[in-house]
Parts: sequence; C-alpha cells; structure tokens
Amino acid sequence: MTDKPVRVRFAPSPTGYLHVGGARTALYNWLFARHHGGTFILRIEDTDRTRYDAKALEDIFDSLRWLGLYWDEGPQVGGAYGPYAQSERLAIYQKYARQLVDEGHAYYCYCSPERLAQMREQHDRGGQTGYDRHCRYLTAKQRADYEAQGIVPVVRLKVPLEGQTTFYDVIRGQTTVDNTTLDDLVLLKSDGFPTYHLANVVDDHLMEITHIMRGDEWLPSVPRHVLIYQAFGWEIPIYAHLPIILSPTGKGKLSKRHGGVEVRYFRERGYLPEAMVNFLARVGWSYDDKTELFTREELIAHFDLNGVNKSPAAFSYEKLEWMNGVYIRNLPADDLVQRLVPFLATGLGIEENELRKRRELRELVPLVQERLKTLADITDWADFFFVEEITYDPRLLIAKKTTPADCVFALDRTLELLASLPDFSEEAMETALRGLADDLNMNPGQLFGIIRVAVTGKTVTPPLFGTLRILGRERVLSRLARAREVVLQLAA
RNA sequence: GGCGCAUUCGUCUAGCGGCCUAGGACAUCGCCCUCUCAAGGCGAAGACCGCGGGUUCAAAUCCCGCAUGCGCCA
Repeated sequence: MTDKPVRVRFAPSPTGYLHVGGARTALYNWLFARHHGGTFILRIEDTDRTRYDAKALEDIFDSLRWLGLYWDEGPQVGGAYGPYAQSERLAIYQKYARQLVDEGHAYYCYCSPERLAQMREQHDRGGQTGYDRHCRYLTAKQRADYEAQGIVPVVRLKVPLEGQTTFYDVIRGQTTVDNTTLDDLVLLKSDGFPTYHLANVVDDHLMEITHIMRGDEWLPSVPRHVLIYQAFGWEIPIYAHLPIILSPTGKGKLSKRHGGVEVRYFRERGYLPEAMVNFLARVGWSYDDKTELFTREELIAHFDLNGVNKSPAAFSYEKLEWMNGVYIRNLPADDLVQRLVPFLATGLGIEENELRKRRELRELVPLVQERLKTLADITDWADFFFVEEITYDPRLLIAKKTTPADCVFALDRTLELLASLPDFSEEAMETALRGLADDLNMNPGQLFGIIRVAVTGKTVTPPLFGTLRILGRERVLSRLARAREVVLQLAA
C-alpha cells in the first residue's frame, strides 16, 4: 500500500488518566511500528483548554512508560517534526486554514451563536442536516460589512454539494458516504484554535503519518477528514479503526462502574505491566486458535492488523487476573521480591527500607508465588510474618468436631514437642506433628488447622511447615502459648 | 431523528464454501493431588454460528432483508 517507512502515532487528549482503551490503542500503534521497524510518535491533542488537565498529561506519560511503550518522537524526547503538543502549533493551523480559504476550499463564516442554536433546534424537529451554508454564498460587500462590525469569523470547509466520499479502512473495508449528509464543518474556531478535524489532518500530514490506528469512535468523521485531505491535495493515510472495549458483560462501554478503567488503577492494584500488555493485546486481536501468552518480542513478531477483530470486545477482569497470576508465577524469585516490596510496604504501613532488611521476604516468596494473583495480594498472604502482634478470632482456634479443652491440650502438646525438637526443619516438624495428631486421635488436618490459626491468625495461609520454619521457633512458640491462653478463656 | 459499524459457547476468540457432528482460552462444575488456599493433572457442561430469505451439489463462511446492540452527529 505504501513503501514509505512506517510512522504511526498515538494522540491522546490530556483530559483524564490513561484509560485501558487508550492504552490498547497506544499498544497496537507501538506494536505496529516495532513490527515494521517504523516510528512510534506521541502527540498531545490539547487544544481543548477547558478540559486540559496537567495531572492527566503526567499520567499518560507515566502509564505509557510503565507499559514499556516508549515513543520515538514526542514530548520529552523531541524529534524532527515537533512541536508535538497541538497547543504549540496554533500558528500552523491558522496558516493552513487561511490557505484553504485563499484557494477557495473554505470560507469565513460570521454566523452568530444564536443563529446556529436556532438551526440546531430546527434540526431537532427534523430539518436538514447541520449548518445551512449561509456564509458560503456571501458577497464581498456582505463580508466587508460583517468585518466592519468587528465579528471574528470561523473558517468552514466547503463540502462538495454532491457526489460521494469513499474511504478504505484496513479493518472495516470500504465505506461510502453521500456528501449531502455532511455539513460545512468548522476548521478554525473564532478564538484561533483549530477543531479536532483540522488539527488532526494537518498534523498527520506534516508528521508524515502513514497509518492511522485509533478508536472506532472516529470512524464517522473519516469522510470529513478525507475531504480535508482532498482540499489540500494531500495523500490520505491508511486507516485502521479499532473496535471499542465493552464492559465485562459485553453490554455497553467499559466504565468506572465495572471497576477500574485507568491503567494506573491496575498498576496500583499489583498487575504486572507485562501481563497488562499481553492481555490488552488480546482484547480484540488474536494470532491463532490457541495462543494466549505472548512475550513482548512475540507480540512484535506476530502483530498484524489482519488479526484485529471488527466487533467490540468485552474487557474480562477475570481473565486479566488469571493472566497476571501466570506472569507472577513465571517471575524469577528475586525479581518478584523487588516488585512486592512497595505493595507490602503500603499494605502494612512499614517503610520499604525496613522491609528490605527482613530475611523473611526472600524466604517466603517460594511459598506464596503460585498463590498470588496480584502483587497487592501479598499483604493478605504474609502480613503475619511482619507484624508482631497478630489478632484473630478465638473461635477459629477450635477445630471442627473438637472441644476447647481438646484444643488446649493439643496446643500444649505441640508447644512441648516443637520446643524440644532438635532440628526446626520442615521435615522434622512434619514428622513430629503427624505423629502427634495420631497420638491425639485427631486428623492431621485438624491439628494443623489449630496450629495454623494460632500462629498466623488465619485459616488460609501458605503451607504450614514452611511458614513455621520461616517464622522461627521463638515466634512460633510464643504465638502458640498466646493462643493457648485465648482458648483457655474461651473454655472457662 | 439521520448516518455508520457490529452480530460464533457467560466472556475473549479460531473459522475466510466441503477438514465443523464448530477448535482453543478465561470463568463454572466434577475428580485426582493435598495440612488450608493455590498451582498442576484429568474430565464435564456450555454456541441449533442473531432471525428470515436466497446463491450453491455443499454456507458459520457469499448475497439480500429484518432484528438487536453499539458509535458518531445533531
């Protein structure tokens, strides 16, 4: 289709934190660029001053980098086609808008907001579409009169009054629209700011963008853009409109109601960027009939617009969670330790540096690695290793089909046995405690359950013997003793 | 309201005329493993391919309507 080097762009508006839908669009652009050895450009569409949010802009940068989607050109990295923020390109848009007017492809429109509003009302009652082209036919004198009144005009495109506009989209195929359904859209507003349409087309042309991959919601405006390209006599880039992302049930757009929708939400909750990338890539794209897991390199190698689906895709939090678990399990233990520290720190309210000094952290990772769905889960699995005073519900200490007295006795015997064990190893403890269960006429599960709660405060924990070993004899014995007291009170 | 887009298991999807009595994955359920929870293994259930017409020896796959959902504009 084109033999020029591939140049693609992700062009977000800094009006909110980076959304997973936006992240997916960015990812597809990035993958496409990497696959073709092209250039990935970040452009900020910040011409809407009322909705501009500096925090959102920072978040877009942070989130993209967190996902590993580094841009080759754009804010903070520069490039030969800058500036990359539209607010810094106003003079450019004005120049090109004027050019279109001079060449007869656009005209100044002096209509008042009131007149426009009136038209809109008529439209609602079933009138014709959009602007009535009043100013398209102004005489020189009329125009001079308006100018004399000091009215600052907008610039509108002269849309052909007949014929059709056809465009091709790699994902959708060909679409044709009657020009009569299009009105003379505004290119430049009276405050000198461009509309989305003008800025987008001018920038894509000037930045030599070869392929436009963006959300589906822009599909209806493509005919307008094509008309603008034609007015300028510019080559039209290749379009690929990505289907939107739906809520987990597949009904309606994904929104905050369903959970988090921003990349930072997932980041804060302990999702790995590599899992996020893998998952996002698969929402709306597939490689074959069985592969789910892809490394970044594999994604780059396989990514192809042909594999992108036409229909909208639901965002499955459950599948993301599963995939995150897979990635956590595949992490080298030391890497996982490093990633867990910040989450444990916030979860427990302990300084990261303090945590890093604790030997338990590295030791417990093999015990919890296959149980973690997210990094944030670590707090629930391992808090009792780091907290001195554990709290628990005394009733949990009483194993099923036993009495408080049975439990006190069991705890006594356990205390004795573990205190006298020459070797505090997992094997030694397991052998000894299984023997004890037998002596007590208990199932191993019953005895282990009592010990588990006594030592951790929970009924669900990492494997018991490893947990005991890491806690160390001293803490195990003192916790058993405390549990004994608690049950004793309960029995009394 | 106008214009546009979409429609295969609950969900993500494979499928681009015969290989499909529709394959894989998540979730669900059962069994195994087992000190709890996971992970893992095995297995089950789950889609009359939105509906109705065509075309064809043959259609999930091609064509036409309709329905539903979604998006954009106003």
